[in-house]
Amino acid sequence: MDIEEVTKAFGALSQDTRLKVLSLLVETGTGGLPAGDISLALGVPQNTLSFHLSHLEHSGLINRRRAGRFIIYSANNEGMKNLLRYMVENCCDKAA
Amino acid sequence: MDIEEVTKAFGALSQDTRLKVLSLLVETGTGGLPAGDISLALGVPQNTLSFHLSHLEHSGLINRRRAGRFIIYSANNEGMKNLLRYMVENCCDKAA
DNA sequence: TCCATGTTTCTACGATAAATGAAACATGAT
DNA sequence: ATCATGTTTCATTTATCGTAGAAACATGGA
Repeated sequence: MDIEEVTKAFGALSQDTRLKVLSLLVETGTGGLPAGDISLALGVPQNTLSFHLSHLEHSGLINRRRAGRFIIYSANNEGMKNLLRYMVENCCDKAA
Repeated sequence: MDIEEVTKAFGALSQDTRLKVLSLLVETGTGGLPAGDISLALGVPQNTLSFHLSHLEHSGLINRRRAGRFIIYSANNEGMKNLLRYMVENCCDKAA
């Protein structure tokens, strides 16, 4: 994970709505949730939410798949593990 | 760590210069570095750097102490551990 | 006291991000 | 083909962030 990807991922997490989306998706698990349900759950308009979902996806923190008319979003565990790995390696005192 | 502190911390990490500052300070260890040395090491003007240092400090990721004319910055391990803890608890599939 | 050094604050401006109404697109049902 | 539903894209406005010159502040030494 290079520094550009890392800053992008942190940028994705640095906003209230997006952090809530991610928490919700992590909580929900592999099954994921359609955009509409997330919108409803968080009280964020669909178009606003769409913007944030796109942001999270481009940062590699969530995945999307289509199921009929619905687009299902779910947490991307790989992406988050990569970020955690970076933090442990670069942002923590190795001696501590 | 509440959601506001968390977004603030991620915001602090979501910028190239600040991430580099933190990496440098982590690498340097408890001894820390004066602002001028960081400025020199990263090639960032002192006033610009001062802005970012302030940002990092308010986010609880670094500490400052004065030593004579110098102001010494160092990584705040506690702050980073708190952030890591939050991530593991809220951003990772507990089942995985 | 006066000066040099290290650092921050003030100020201003260009760049980037957030929010949302309106329009468009995609899919499935009739 | 037509329509309803779920979702995104476009376009616009407003807010926030990043940068750096200039000025100010703090400390230590002569």
